[in-house]
Amino acid sequence: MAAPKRLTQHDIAKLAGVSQATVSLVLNGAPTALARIPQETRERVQQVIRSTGYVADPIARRMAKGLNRILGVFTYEPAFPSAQADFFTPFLLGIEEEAQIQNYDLLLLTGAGVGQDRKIFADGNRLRIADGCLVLGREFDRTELKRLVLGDYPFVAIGRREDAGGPVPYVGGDYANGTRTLVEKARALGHSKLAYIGPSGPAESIVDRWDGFAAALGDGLELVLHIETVGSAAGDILDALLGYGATVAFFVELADAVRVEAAARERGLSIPEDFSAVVLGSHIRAERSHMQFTAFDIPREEMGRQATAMLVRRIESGDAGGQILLTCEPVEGETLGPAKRRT
Amino acid sequence: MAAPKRLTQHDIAKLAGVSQATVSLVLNGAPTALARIPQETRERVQQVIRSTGYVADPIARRMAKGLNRILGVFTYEPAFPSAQADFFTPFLLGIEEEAQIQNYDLLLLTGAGVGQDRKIFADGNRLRIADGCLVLGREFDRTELKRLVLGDYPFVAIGRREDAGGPVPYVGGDYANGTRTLVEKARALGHSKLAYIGPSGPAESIVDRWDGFAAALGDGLELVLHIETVGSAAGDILDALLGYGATVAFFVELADAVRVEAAARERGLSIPEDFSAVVLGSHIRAERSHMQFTAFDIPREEMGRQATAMLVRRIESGDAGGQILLTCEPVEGETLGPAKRRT
DNA sequence: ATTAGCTGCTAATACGCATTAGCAGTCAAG
DNA sequence: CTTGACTGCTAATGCGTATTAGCAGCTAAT
Repeated sequence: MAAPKRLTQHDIAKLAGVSQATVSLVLNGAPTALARIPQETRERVQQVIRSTGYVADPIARRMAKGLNRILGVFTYEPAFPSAQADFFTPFLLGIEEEAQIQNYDLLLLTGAGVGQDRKIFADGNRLRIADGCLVLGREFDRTELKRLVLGDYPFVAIGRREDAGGPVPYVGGDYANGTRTLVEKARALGHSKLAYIGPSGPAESIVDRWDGFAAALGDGLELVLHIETVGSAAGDILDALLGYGATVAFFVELADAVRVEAAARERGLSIPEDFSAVVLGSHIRAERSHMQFTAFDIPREEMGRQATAMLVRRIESGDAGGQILLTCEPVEGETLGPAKRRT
Repeated sequence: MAAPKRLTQHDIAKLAGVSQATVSLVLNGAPTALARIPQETRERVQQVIRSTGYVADPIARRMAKGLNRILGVFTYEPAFPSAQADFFTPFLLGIEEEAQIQNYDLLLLTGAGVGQDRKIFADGNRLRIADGCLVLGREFDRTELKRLVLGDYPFVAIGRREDAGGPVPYVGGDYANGTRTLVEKARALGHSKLAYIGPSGPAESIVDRWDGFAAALGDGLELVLHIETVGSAAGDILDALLGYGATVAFFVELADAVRVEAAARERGLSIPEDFSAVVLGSHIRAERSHMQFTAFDIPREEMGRQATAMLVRRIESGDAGGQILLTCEPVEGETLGPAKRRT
């Protein structure tokens, strides 16, 4: 059995004894054009439409209007494996929300390459299927970014990005100031010997944290320990912290903080009584860990929303796109206390 | 300045010094037609395409041919809000995987209706942008499902669905047998007084659990308590459990189980020594809760994969689509033990 | 009596692609 | 030297809608 052919405006027109153009005008003509179609004709057409249940084909509509209303979402790491899901989900929430408001659909370019080595320009360049695209990931390929910037395909990055052959349109979190604020808090609580546990590059997000941290040093604040390597044994970190007399430790990675806290507790030390701990960023599902670390909030959903809005502006108005850093508010937590007076 | 115009086959044709038709043929002409375009010309066109990053407009493609290798994913609840994310993410992972294998892109249908009231047919069914679509959500709108079934648009539901004007093509989990198996396990461990904490409808997934449970009753097994309301106070549930002498409680919701377990511990009771607990379904991130509940596994990724494969068959071969229930294997866990001998 | 302006439409075209019919040229067989 | 087959393309058309230009018929003003 062949599918019953879809009704077209042509069919409606014939039934109503008018032309296809008239049907289209009745459906969605400008007021000025509508004024020239008498009530009687309009009703006749409407009647036919109602009785046949005709609905305009959205594809043809978009075709005629020249709009696809599709936004691409490209992620450098694969988006859905559960480990990554935690990272991408909040962004996607914001993106989805705003896309819905703006009446766009989302094309997930999650499968563009297999495994780790995802390239925007790799395969048949699927992303141009969409009107524009959002790019997210912890680390970007600089060469690709440059091509994007120099090209005329509208895109917006989520997370701050260094210039790459020109300014990169992005919406990011202001990690530098978020970090600085936390350092100031520590200062106000009497801390003077700080430790920094985590790398200082090369990703922008990491650089910003370090920059904010370094900028707040001096004036009574001293960095007594900096462990750049990731995944050091918790015991070693703890030994170093105590050895160098740090009263507060700033962690780039929540996981490190969690492990160090556990190690400390095992040795009968407690946070923040014996030393304070601060995490530079908010972790998803904070509620699940049994200790609420002092940190700063990363407004991921808002980043997604604003990036989407910016992209739509670029697509619809040819806007150049800007660079937005959203404030990362401090999260009180329970791991930053007054500096312990050391003997 | 207006948005940068999209490249068209016409542009490519001019650059390569051929006609638009030739470009189209090079891209996806039938072998017989391709045979008549010499290697040299083909390569010249391909080169231009590669250097410009041209990709066919999916809308125009669908307009001309009726297919564009895009699968729509329609979710009743928004897909990414964190509460839902846990629910949808594993399905999406499977869908993504299979879509990639089959060389389809995924279009997330968002803008269809605002807020809770998501309707597939809301705005002149934009879902026709894709060649077919997967429908997921805890509860479906029956009227819409009927329209889908009666219509000629290919779709597949994830999760079992009752007939709606005809059989609904779906890939679901066999919750009934998953539940029954767990009840049998309890029986084997000497339990005879069971409690069921959770509703028995109206969603199919809920009905199936209850049906599987009810079917296993009798023959020495007695339902001594059934709490249908959701979100009761943990203390109340616990009181009821003990009051009615239940030795094992079957929970539809993991959250209830977690809360009851906590309440029990507070009163000095422990699971499974004092009573057993079984959760009817697998929770994502089981590793994060400090207790591993006995439950059955829901093969979400596999459901996503198979539903996608079925959808592609429907699209490409006009297949009617079937009804598949995947086995839900029991998860051992540590909360189901021998029945306590009661005084 | 010409013009201007209005009314009630319709014809024509564009949107970007896929696809079919067929044209102009070459080459070989008859 | 004609016919036929084959090669390497292109022109033309259709998909269903939105939109613009404009036609025919009428009225009213000059």
